[in-house]
Amino acid sequence: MQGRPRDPALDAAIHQAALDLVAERGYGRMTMEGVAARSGVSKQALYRRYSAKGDLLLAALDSVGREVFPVPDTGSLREDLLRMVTAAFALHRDSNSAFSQAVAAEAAQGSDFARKAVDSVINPRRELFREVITRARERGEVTFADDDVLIDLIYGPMWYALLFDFDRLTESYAASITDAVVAAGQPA
Amino acid sequence: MQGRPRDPALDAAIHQAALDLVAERGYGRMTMEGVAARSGVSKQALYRRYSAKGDLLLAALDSVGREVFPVPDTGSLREDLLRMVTAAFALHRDSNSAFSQAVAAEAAQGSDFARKAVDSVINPRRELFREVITRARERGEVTFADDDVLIDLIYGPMWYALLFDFDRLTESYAASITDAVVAAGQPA
Amino acid sequence: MQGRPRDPALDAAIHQAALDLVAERGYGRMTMEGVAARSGVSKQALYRRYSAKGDLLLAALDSVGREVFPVPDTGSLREDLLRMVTAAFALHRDSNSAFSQAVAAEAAQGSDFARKAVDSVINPRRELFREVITRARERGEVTFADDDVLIDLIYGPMWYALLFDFDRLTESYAASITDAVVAAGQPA
Amino acid sequence: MQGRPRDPALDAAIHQAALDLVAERGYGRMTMEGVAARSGVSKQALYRRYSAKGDLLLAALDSVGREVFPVPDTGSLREDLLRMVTAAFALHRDSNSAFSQAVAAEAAQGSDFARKAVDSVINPRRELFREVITRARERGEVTFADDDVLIDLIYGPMWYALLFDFDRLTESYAASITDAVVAAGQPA
DNA sequence: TGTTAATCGAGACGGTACGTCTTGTCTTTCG
DNA sequence: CGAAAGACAAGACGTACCGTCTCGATTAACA
Repeated sequence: MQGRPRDPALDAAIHQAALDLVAERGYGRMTMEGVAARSGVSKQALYRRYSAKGDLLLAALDSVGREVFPVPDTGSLREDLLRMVTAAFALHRDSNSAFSQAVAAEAAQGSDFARKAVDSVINPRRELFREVITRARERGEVTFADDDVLIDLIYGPMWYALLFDFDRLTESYAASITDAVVAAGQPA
Repeated sequence: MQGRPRDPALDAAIHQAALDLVAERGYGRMTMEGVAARSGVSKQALYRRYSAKGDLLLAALDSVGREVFPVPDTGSLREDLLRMVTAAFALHRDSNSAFSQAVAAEAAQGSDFARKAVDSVINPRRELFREVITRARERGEVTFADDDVLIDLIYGPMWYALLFDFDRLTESYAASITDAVVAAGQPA
Repeated sequence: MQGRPRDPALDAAIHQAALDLVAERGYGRMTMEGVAARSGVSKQALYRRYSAKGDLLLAALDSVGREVFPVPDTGSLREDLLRMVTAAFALHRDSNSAFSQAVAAEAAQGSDFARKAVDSVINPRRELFREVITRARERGEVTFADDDVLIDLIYGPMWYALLFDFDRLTESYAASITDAVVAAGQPA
Repeated sequence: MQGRPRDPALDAAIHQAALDLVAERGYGRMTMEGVAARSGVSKQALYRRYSAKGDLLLAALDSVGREVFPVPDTGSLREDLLRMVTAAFALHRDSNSAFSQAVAAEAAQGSDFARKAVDSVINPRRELFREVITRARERGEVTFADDDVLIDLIYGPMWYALLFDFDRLTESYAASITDAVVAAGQPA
């Protein structure tokens, strides 16, 4: 038998409260208690859904959907990458920095959050770059063996900057990284 | 100054307790209370020295000293880098992963810890790579404009992996990153 | 009345579960939640029958029936009382102490449970003593005006002991109380 | 070594809050949370002192002191008892009924509260009656063997009434009980 | 040689959040 | 409609840390 189904309106309220609190006060100050209070949901209803703060974070991030920037196809790897890297850096630097820091903070705690985050947040965005690289490889612009390493050359420095030097994610830095990746894609 | 001087033995005890707790239980479970209890030091004496958990972490890491791997000078950028990257990855993958995650966790909290960590932990290690790159540039092996970007291509992916995929830091991954950096250093 | 009739089997299951829980864990730990779980009945079905914990307790006690000890008629007040008091004390001291404490606990909460309990549990047992006293009064063994006061002299100390000193309800204590009541029945 | 001593002002605040809440809302609604909030004391400070609700109750009752009615010595057992029983019944019927019910409620829970309550609340009051009975015994007014049983004949019915029929504790009931005890004290 | 001032341990203190539990109500599906 | 299942708001439970604050007892350096 089934019982009363969970109220989907509560999910929305919970996610919104969580996102608001992260944005306003930072992930460290987003407490389960605070989310419950803000969303007007009982703690029980909250814990029934998310036993850990990280689960709530991922679900909340999922609920807003991935605002995927369109994958460009200009015929030039450098141009394609430049647009995407610039967009990615801008995205994390501006509106979503609090969320990125939240993901980093939770991932660094060492639980299995990292694995979940990879599946739902990290990897999907990597795929966009893989598309671009695959097309460039077909055009002969990329001979470097491993796509994933090239993508790491982009996202690695980005998360590194999110951890240690927030302000580094400028447009010119995006251009530098792009240049480096393009060069790395075609070893001598 | 007047009054009883601080007991230096307490510093050692505090640092040791902090490091032990991070290693055993993770940074998230290293509490000020726990450090005080473990080291047999009063909370007052602890807070007199470190007003924040992050300060304690940095001081404790400093106290063990930087076990700097020797900077190689083989005459080949690829060889020099390969050794250093492999050593760096191994270091963070093995013994010190808990400490690296601790630094990442605290840095992601968004306070000014990140700046302090950069000064005391992050930058000093970058300088080692800068030496190698500088020598390679003199030999004509590097024409890429910005040394820091090249170093970011190494440490970025490393911290990225420490956050999201711990096991990626293999020797073969070190080789791939080295290849990519060498190629990026000499754009066509 | 319309609709599906209540399943009488549920009442039995509920009562049994309630009694079991009181006996095993004490009345304070007999929760509505626990009774529902133990009896396999939904909380709704439980609350539909008993709006309060006390109602459930009384119903459960009623369901097991009153194991009324036979009222003796030996021709001697002292002998009649001695048997009844001894039996009553033994009953509450041994098997049913948990239930007596449950009744006391609920009565002390100050709701109108006390009144209900008097009707269904307390007074019926008093009537047995009234019979004996009435017969003794006809024989001239009792001249004290108020039967109820004499009965209070028996049940008062018994409940007093159930509250504060459980072990006092021995056979010799029953004899002492009996002596006192007999004496009180015939003021000089 | 000793550490910071407990603040005695907090004890007073806690006791007062506890007594207020019992009087206002009943013992069942006197929660540890409520006492902490009302007294402005942290839950920690509260639990440091009293691990159980019953301990708090006894301490609070102790703190107000035993408002001992003066033990009369009129030369007549009946007169002495009448005054004391009347006073005792009035006391529990009027101002302190909520506290008496609280003691009964906790005692009925079956923990070792009962034993503690006997020591601090129940027995001290019995001693007053023992004095009177002892003097009467010296005057030859009491020949019944056991003082404690006579005292049970008073306090038993009183607590019995507090549990089940609050309004019974009238002056005329006090007189009836007194008569019965006097008679029981001098068996034919 | 005291005095003075900062240290030390121990631990109390007001807060805040934790995660669990129970209460009594309500919604769903099934029979 | 009754019943099982279980979601729900409310709110108390007892615990854990936070960072601050007394205590009384040690130390030095200064007077």
